[in-house]
Amino acid sequence: MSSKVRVRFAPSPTGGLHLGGVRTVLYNYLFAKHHGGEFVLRIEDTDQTRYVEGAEQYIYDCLSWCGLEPDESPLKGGPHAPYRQSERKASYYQYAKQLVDAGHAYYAFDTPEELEAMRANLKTEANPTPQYDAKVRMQMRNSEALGMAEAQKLIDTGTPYVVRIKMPQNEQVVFTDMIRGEVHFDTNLVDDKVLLKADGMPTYHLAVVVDDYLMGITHAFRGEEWLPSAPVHILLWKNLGWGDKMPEWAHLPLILKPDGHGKLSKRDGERLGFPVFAMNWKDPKTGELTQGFRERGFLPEAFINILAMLGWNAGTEQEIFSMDELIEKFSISRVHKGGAKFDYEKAKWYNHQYIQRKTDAELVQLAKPYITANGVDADDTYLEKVVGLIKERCTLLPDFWEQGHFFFKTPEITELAAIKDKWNEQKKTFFESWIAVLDAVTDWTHEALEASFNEVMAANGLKKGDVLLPLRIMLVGGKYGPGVFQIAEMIGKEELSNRLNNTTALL
RNA sequence: GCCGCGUUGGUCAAUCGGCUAAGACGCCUCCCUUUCACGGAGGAAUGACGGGUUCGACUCCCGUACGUGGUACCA
Repeated sequence: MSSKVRVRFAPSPTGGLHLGGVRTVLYNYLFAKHHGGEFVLRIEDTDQTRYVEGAEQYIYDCLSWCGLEPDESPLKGGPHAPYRQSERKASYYQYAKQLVDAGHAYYAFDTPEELEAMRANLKTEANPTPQYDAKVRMQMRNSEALGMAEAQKLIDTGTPYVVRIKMPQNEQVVFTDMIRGEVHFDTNLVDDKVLLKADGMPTYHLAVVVDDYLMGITHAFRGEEWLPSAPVHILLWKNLGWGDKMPEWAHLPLILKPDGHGKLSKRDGERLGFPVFAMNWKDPKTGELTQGFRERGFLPEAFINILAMLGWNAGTEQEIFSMDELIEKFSISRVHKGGAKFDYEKAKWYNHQYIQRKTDAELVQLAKPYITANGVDADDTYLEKVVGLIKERCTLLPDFWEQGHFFFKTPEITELAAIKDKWNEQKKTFFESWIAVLDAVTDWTHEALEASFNEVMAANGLKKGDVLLPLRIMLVGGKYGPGVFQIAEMIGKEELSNRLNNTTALL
């Protein structure tokens, strides 16, 4: 590892950014920063049929929210621009040609219908998905079967063609994965993947190799789903003559559904009630909106911490890591091999932890949007007190409203039943008496209010157990929230007596 | 089907041949609090299976099972 570390995240801008994608970015980023290297963002938009309006900007926004800023990107530019593969289109053909000339690839003219026919004809129970490989190569319409002269004629007459890799026979492709160690593939079982499409765009297979080479990528991290195509990429690196420049590979474990089986998908989140995307994503075609972690009320630091621990750990008992600590402690050798099921409960625990670690002033800024969204315009001093009183009850940002609304608006009494059965004249008299002496409370503090309350309570022959819950229901509406006298202090005398009067009237 | 990869409590996981197998989330009990939460103290719960190797295997090897990924002119 003599040269400077350079890694890349290369998403395809086709929709919402999945938490697994963010984790891939994160591990890339942590590895690069740990080694003082660079992190580049490259947009893999080689499939023009899958172009989605706004998806690229969305990726920038997600990375920015997460604090994972690329050193080079289509937006930021850099020494290897352009960083969008669609804009690099012209550069791929020459490498495909180079491979054909060297006998490592060939032209193929098979139409989609012909490919379909081949697969249908060869399909058997023992072989449900026939591949385009050495076994059928000579029966298809390509420069191997037809000869180069014939192929050239077809090309000259404008016949659409693709370039396919010519998988060698009876070879073993072996490489060392940073996470999994040595991985072996038998070339007889790998198919002749398309490298260059009929529209002149490269497929992922060609593009990733060419661009990683051109951009000087030293370490390539990607999801485990790419492992089966690794032999194609490795052969490409060798056959293009770049074998000594090939990056080290690391195939990251998958993030799986919490229940059942398989990769975690957007649908699982909808089904189980948690976000899967980093931020809200609205599909411009269907108009469908999918909620993200950010809009659900997660803090980016928490989100990052959650993802970091999903497949990696420091080997210590530490659970909470800042980005700087992650950068310092991250090492690929401590990344797990096996997939991890996503646990939303633990994710919420992390967010709660991060909320508790914020100062009240910081929390005011974070909570404010959720307060104002409910038509409340409170000043920061008041908000800061509220936030301090309720924060330990808040797991997600919207909880600041759920847990604190009664500090701003007269609550609806939803749990009147909890006091109605035991309500009596004695209690009624007590509350009326307390309201009457409120004016005498000159020192408007929760201590003074409590003292006054206790005094009147004793005078009426009542105990705390008799009247504390009723008081809470009157002030809050339900059986939750911080100390009742704290609330009474905050809302002030007028509002306090109003709430007491209003509720007793209902009993 | 074939190929790759994986497999420690319900979940995330430590362990890199000596284990009475950490810790966290969640769950349960109790304490604190006459609310909810926080906090505190406890508790239940784990090495897929079968063979080896070894004085000794959760750790190494081989099978089997199971899971998962791939098998597109998508990434």
